[in-house]
Amino acid sequence: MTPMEEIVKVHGWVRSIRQLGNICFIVLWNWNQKIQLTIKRKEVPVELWKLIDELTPESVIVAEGRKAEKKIAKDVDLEIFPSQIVLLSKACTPLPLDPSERVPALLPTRLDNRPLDLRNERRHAIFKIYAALIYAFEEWLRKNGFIRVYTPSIIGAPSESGAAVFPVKYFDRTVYLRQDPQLHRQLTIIAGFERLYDIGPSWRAEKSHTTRHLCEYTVCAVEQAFIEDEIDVEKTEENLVKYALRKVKQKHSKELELLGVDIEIPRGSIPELRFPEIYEILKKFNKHIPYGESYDDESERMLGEYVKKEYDSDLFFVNRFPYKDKPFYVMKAEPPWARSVDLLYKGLEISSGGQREHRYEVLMKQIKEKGLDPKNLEWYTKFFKYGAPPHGGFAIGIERMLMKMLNLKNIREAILFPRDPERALP
RNA sequence: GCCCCGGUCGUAUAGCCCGGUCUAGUAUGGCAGGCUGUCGCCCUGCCGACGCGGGUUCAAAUCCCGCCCGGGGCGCCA
Repeated sequence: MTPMEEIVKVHGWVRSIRQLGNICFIVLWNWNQKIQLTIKRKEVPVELWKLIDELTPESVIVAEGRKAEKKIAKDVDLEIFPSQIVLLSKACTPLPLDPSERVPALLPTRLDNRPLDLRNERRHAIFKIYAALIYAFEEWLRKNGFIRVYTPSIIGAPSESGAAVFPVKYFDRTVYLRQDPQLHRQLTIIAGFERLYDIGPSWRAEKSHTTRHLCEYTVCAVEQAFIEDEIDVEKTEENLVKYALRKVKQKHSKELELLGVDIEIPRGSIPELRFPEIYEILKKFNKHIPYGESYDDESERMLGEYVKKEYDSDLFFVNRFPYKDKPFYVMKAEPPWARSVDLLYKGLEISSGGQREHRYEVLMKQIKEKGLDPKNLEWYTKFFKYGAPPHGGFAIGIERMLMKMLNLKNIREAILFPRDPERALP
């Protein structure tokens, strides 16, 4: 061994074994490297050569050896001539799917075998970006004076908009998984925390069979006090989202390239569309929505197209939804509209929010209007009697945002272990 | 909740409409062997599948019914 030679120790999963008589090439994969082990029969101990027969694809090994000064292997980060290989975990054959995607598996098969499916640099890229997105959200929020809080997932009463909730056994009674951290965020505002965010799970018990719904997903929920109106909330969201997109683009160019994605960040401010002007825009697409009604899914896509063309933006806000379709806690604007704001990304809703009603009497009136029983909401409403500042916020669906950002065809790609009406395992 | 579609080797598919020549084809894979610079290595041989139940028929992967399991669309929403 010359002083130039470097001994390295590597580990990973066996991606391929190519044995050509008396020379063998093993490609090893781990989450930041691809390594080729080059083994020449005459240059290694007999035991090492014999071990090759034991190896199967996706087995876990560690290897130690001399680093090739000039690697011949293509598409790997490192080539070494191992003097020792230890088989840590032998993978059974055949594999339920091929992680290298040479023979691509269908999504259900992939999800049934998700840990193997994920063992691949393109899948890892998605979740590295997922982590970076949340990191960037937190970074911006902290810099701007927001405090992270943790609100309960278990709620004693099914409230809110009446969206389907999952009942849970709680000792001798039934409680529910939250469908949004909304109400407790508001109570925390009333507790005097003026700027806060809560990143955590939400659940919806809807039997939605689509490529954009999950029964369990994560939101970045932000709430702030002492706002003038919902425009302050839009400003916060705009700055937050643009910052996050910029950061992801900066820090993960390699992953984005791997996924073939170019993130476009709006240069100016994010455009805002409003009801009732929205009806006029949709008419241009030959879509006729009755005045005072909300739009549907198809409309969202049309508006996305419109904004892309008119403002060259993938993102846009929609403000002034019809109040009748919104929950009791939103603040009304001029009738029949609400100070209710959605953010859409490439034609899909990724967040909703707006200004909340903080005036106790108005809140109680709205509860009655919605035909809800005030008694069931008293645990929440009574605190509005003791000093509630004007406030508002929004909740961004992380998986939805990621799906649109990375042009994923199915939201299940944007979550490690998706939960949908059919799937609760693995 | 409503509507539509699908289920064939480990994986991905052909065959189904128009029943027989399907002893079910192909690719990848697995197993065994050969090959000293491969890199989606190559070459030879072998292995491996019609979701379940019933019906029609001389004959069913193929047609019909039921069930099970998936996927997608709508609605609702993040």
